[in-house]
Amino acid sequence: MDFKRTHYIGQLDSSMEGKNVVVGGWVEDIRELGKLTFLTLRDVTGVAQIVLVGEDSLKQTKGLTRQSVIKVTGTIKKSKARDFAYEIKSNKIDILTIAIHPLPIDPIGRLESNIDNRLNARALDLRNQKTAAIFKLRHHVLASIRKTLTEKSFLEVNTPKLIGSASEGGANLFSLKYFEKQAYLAQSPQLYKEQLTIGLERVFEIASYYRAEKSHTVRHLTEFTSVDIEAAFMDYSDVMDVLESVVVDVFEYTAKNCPAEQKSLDIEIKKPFIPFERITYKKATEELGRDGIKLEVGDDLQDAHLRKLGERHPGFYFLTDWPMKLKPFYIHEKDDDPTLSRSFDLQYGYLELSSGGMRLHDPAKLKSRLIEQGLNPVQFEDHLKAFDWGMPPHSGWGLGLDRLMSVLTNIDNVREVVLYPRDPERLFP
RNA sequence: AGGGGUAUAGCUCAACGGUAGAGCGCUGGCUUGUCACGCCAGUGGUUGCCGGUUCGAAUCCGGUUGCCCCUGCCA
Repeated sequence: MDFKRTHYIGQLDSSMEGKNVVVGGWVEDIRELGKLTFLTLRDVTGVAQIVLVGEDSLKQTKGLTRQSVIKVTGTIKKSKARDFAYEIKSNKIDILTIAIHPLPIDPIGRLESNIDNRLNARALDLRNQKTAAIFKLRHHVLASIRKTLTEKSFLEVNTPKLIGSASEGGANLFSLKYFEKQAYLAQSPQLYKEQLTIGLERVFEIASYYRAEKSHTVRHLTEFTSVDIEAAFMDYSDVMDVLESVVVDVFEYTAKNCPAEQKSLDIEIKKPFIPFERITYKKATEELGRDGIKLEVGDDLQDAHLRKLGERHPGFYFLTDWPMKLKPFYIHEKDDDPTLSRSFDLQYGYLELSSGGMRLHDPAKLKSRLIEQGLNPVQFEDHLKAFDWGMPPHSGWGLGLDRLMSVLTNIDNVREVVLYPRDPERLFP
């Protein structure tokens, strides 16, 4: 079976009139006009019109269904079509695979199926150009992040997702059988990336993490992708600068490199205004106080509070200097007020995109913080060991990639920007 | 875990107590410039499931399941 193509559709244009080509892809539409048939054929690069004239040619589309895979051999011609500058006149159509009818969703997107039906047929959903655009954009976002961090001397690393101890903190981990032992799925690379600053100074990792929380919201998944960095000799304000660069670069890079995707999604990506506003937790609670929301120092900001803040600060902004009691054991306190921490969240309106800060590097302090938070230092022995081997002062953050995608594409539900999302109900496909 | 909404043809939806419909798709016919082709004819249903009220239930009520949204949970 020969299925070699000479060209991607995107490589063809009207200046190639008279050229013989072989293209292949998926039948998007079939329009039969008696002795003339038009097909629209799509591959990953674009869509072309195929014209069949004459009885021998027309016979070849007998039984052909939409979304079937075909190989087309033909000649480039100028086209009278409104939507195509050229067309491929063919008398040889090879049907490589017939698609069933009916399909579970309309793959062209003329009728938008609900998210559940689309996720059940996700691979087919990618034939919808709007959906495809999201994941093409996602590729470019990842490329941009890697470029920015690499330029800033961060090394990409891979840490284990299968871990032996659930001792990282209080959140719910998925547990699984690991031969005769108990294992867990990592919910963050936090401890590993801190340890790596000893040898590599600046590291980043882009990976999936797992949280066993039965959250039913448009911004939570049980499996999500996080971009994490950790850097020796950086303070929390330094890594905020890094985060700001990463985010701004993503917007600039995709604004420039993804015009077609923006058109498909009907969005215009614009570089956000910099620098991002940095608002302290204290100032945020005062602002909320003026809106009639009374908060004690140490109260966490609930969704309703963040929504209120988001109204006042609709774009990107940092919330900094959180009370120590709201932060995990490894967060470093402030010099001038040990009840506050060198920490921050990156917000987009009400939505938390990232959380980070300076970490403790003094083993004695770290140990006492563990105890303070009711954790058992014995369970952190492997981690604590590294702090005796010359732990540099260091800071870092974790950025929710799926949430960033949701902001970039202006799509509320993270399920839309994740290929095969996992939530408490959905484990398939 | 709590609250709100929703479930009707393959898909998207209407009908809201009185014979279950439309558009798209699909099948057949006609059609040489379509591009959401057009015209004619056809195809398509246990109205999610179980029970109740009623002369009569897609419609009202109770339960159940799936889904959507909000809250909670969420170093």
